[in-house]
Amino acid sequence: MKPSTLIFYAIEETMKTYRKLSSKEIKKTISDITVDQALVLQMINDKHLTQTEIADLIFKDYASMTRIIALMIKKDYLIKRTNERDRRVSVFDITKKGDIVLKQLTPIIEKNRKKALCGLTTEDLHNLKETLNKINQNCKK
Amino acid sequence: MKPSTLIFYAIEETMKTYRKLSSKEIKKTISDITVDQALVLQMINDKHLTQTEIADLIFKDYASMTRIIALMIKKDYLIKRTNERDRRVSVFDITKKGDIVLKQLTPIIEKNRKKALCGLTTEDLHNLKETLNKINQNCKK
DNA sequence: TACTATTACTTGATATATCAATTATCATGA
DNA sequence: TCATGATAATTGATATATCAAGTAATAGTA
Repeated sequence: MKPSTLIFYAIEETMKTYRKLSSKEIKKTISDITVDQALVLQMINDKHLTQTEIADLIFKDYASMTRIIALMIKKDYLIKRTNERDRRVSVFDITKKGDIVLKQLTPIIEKNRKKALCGLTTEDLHNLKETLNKINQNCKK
Repeated sequence: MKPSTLIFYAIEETMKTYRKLSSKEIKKTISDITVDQALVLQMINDKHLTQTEIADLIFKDYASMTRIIALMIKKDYLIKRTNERDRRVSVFDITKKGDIVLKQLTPIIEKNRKKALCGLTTEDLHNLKETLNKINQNCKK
């Protein structure tokens, strides 16, 4: 198969393998949270972002964001409030449960990232990011 | 935000942006096929792979593969047959419609990949693949 | 041959992705 | 202030992701 083909396979495979690692490690400690929900929880942490802002930060569709948030509220990780200055906008508070989980989550995610990037130099990572960004820009044109 | 964090964001963003490009370009010519279905169609092309083999090649879960294939049969892209030497195994034939679509598809996908990788050197791509593979291996340990 | 383990796939349940259409609210200019 | 256009979020429909449990067929072994 062509090298140009294999690049996209490699990106896809790496992403999926990393997500599996994440999910597996998170589940060892926290049973009822998904990788995406964990990501959202980290994003919201103290920052009072709106749904749209969170979605943009983690590259989620707004529709997906609505549903992820809905499940997180149902599971008592978040509380939704309306921003009174602009009633279209929702902002979120993290519940006690959310706070506890967040504290457990942070070192797990840190550990996963370390494991995933083990043996790579700063230069490797820099180049990786640069190349990915170029591809990303190309695709957006 | 930490560089190690940003790496995974970059991978995720790049993958999603590329999928959007793919999907948009494919839809211009073929209205009722998804990116994943197109990928499966290309894989099956002449090779008579089993579901499990296809799934492994494109990093899909077997359950997802069952459903993707089911939709492709419903849309008349594929015909499913049982391998008579081992009746657990399914193999697939591409229909006339599938063949036509496949011929249209190939140059589109080629063009997308070229666009996405425009301006990158062979070395860039080689390094990208190497680094991704290292991450992938790390995650699997 | 009968039993057991393995393999290939399927199904159910839940989560997320994506597009299109819709609702509620806000901003702006006539 | 009213009409119009934007923005933030939601909802519906369909596709895919993931895990667990289940089915059918096969392979391997006592």
